[in-house]
Amino acid sequence: MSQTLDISHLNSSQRRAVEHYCGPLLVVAGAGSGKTRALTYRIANLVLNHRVDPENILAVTFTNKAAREMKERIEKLFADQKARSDFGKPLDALSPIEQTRLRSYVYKNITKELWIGTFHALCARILRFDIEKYQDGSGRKWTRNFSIFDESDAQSLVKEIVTQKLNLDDKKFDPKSVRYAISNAKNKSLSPQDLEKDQSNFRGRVIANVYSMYQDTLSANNALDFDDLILTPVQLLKQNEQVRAYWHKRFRHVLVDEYQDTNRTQYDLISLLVTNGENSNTFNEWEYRSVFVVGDADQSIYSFRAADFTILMGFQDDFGDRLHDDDTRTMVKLEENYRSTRNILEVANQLIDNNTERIDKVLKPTRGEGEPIFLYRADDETSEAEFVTNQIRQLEAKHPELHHGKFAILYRTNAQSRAMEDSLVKLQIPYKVVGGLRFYDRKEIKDVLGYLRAIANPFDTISLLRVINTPRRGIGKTTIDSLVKASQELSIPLWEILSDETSVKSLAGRSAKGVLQFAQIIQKWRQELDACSASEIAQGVLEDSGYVADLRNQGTDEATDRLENVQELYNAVLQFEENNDDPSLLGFLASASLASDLDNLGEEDQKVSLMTLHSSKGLEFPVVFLIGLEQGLFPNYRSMEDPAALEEERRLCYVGITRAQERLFISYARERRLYGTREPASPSLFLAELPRELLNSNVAAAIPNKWTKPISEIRRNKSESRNMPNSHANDWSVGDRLIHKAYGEGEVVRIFGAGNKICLAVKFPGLGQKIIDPKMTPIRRED
DNA sequence: ACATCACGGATTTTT
DNA sequence: TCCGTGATGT
Repeated sequence: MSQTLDISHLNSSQRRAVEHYCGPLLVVAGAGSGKTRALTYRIANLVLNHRVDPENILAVTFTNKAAREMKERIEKLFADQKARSDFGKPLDALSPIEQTRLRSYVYKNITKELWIGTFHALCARILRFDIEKYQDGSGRKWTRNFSIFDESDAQSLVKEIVTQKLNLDDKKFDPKSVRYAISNAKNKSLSPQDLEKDQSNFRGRVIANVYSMYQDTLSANNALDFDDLILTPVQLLKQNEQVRAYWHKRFRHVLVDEYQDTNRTQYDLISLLVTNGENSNTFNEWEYRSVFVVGDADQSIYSFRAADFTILMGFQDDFGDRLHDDDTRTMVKLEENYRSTRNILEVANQLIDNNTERIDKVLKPTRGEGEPIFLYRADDETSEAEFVTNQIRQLEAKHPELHHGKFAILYRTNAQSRAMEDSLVKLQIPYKVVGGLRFYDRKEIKDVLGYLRAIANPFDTISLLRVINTPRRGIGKTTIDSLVKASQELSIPLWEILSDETSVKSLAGRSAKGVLQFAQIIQKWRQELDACSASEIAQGVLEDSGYVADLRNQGTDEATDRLENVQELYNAVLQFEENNDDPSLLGFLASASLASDLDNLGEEDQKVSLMTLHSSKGLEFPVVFLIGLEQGLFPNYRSMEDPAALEEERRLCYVGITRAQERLFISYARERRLYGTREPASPSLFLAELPRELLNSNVAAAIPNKWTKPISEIRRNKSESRNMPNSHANDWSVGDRLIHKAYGEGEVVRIFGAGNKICLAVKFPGLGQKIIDPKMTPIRRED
């Protein structure tokens, strides 16, 4: 294959990123700046020009979609490269047969060896190698056929512990918030013991206790939750030198996409792999080794899922040369934007400049000025929806190339889709709501996966119970209770009771026949695990269990729907087998548990897309409608008090604006129906932060000059303190102690920004870390 | 085992 | 307003 990769069409920053070979590099990649291109070209460059063995490369993403795209683009890049060197012409110029041949050659020799995937999928893969070498601090263990419990499994486990085992009031210890606390702990790499140490009050200790029992149950089920998929490898790498050395040696080049979205545990994982556990900021062994992270602090919108963009901000400190932006060799900024018109970028730049916590960066236009942004003030959500749908009608009439698939309607909360949908239906405009109910969350899909999981993992009691009476086998609640009780009293897995004829007969009474029959089916297919492929097992179980027959018998529309979904799942199994070398049931289950949606097609159907701003990240549309810019809705009322949260809302708005390629419409309503009652609404403070000269509007007074009191006060305070070099306002250092009105006493652990624009990361005991703008928050220094 | 009703709660959600 | 949950009745 040719030695050189053509990168002449890349800009100089992109080239710097692509040509980076060893050592650390932070790529600050603005929206639409070609970061996926930088990532894929760099991987190609490593292999082609630096002769890096593909199996030494690890590339981590956050979504399956991103991983899939990266794989495809790399494969295409390599195939094109080979086409040029073998035939002297680009891939596209070859016959379809030649193209396929080249692609499969590239797949077999290069792409297959690359580890590209989500944190979760890659960790699951590592765990299937090494989890049996792991034991947690309390001696809990797992085996390689572990189940992966999804969020609802996790929540019902917590609920059972809180209400059944601990007999607590689930009003006081709401399973949802307890589960959230556990998840948070895991995302900070805290074990139950670690969590308990931090707790001073009763509630905290109870939660730590639930966490501990929750881990017991997971282990008893030989199951992990999503967070464990990351945390377990981290702990394993920490405790086992050989395992650590193996993976460290293996992954010489580590790449991370969307680095601003990593949480502490994911960071620990990357750090352990890269440095082999040596202190990251003194790590110096960069020969034949690199860490390459790409991200944008301005697009960090997942802090509620424990993503921590201060990790990105700290990259220079952790791995880099810590030099100033102008001199550093370990950071490069991609600022040229190829997506949006100049007006759109200007609006985005000005908005985000109101944030204090960020890495300085502007999106530089490469395209023309474009149309002005249109701001629409509507009377209520209905008229807002009418405006949007009318616009769509008008635009499609005027511009034949704008089919429905080129429009997106973005909103802060899912509830906002209703009014839009009503209006779209009325005008008969085809649309799709992106996000809704996920394929793998459907009951029938969970049932089928329940069967498969129960077969793969004998300890998975949750799955056994899910399907033991689905379809009905006359096994009632009392029977199940006594079986479960017996297993608990004997401290043996439920499966051992089910598979023991004598026990079943004595416990189950009239239901014994059904239980035995069920156990037989599971047993039968478990024996075939090694002999049969995933699809053979799936088909066999669906028949033997009577699940499909039951759906057929029902004959209702709903049952037909479900049947179709089951068929689709079966297709997914077949497809999995085609695409994977190891078509085992275990492999399929792992991929299914980690997949969010099947409909990855959908590009071709020409429908208006409706989605939340969160779901829109990473996408782009020629025409974007950003709706509901009202105080309390966007920014959301829950974020208005806390400056760090408010900044995240602003980033969310920034994400929305930067989705637009050609046209951007922003709207708000003066009155909105919320939970049944009509409420007056005022325009979002973000609107006042946009450059007026770039906005057109239906009403001259669409943007008010003055803000309602609390906001005008915040803004005044902010500008005042900017001009006032007051006493110690900016004079903070790490280790300083302070008192916050609401959070109490805390300690400064990190400082962001410089000059007048600084923010403090403050650790409050029991509350964790908060980001505080000293100019906007009432705090008192404690000397 | 299933239907029915009252009640409370309602950002965002990559895996 | 609307949805999921849990208690109640048949």
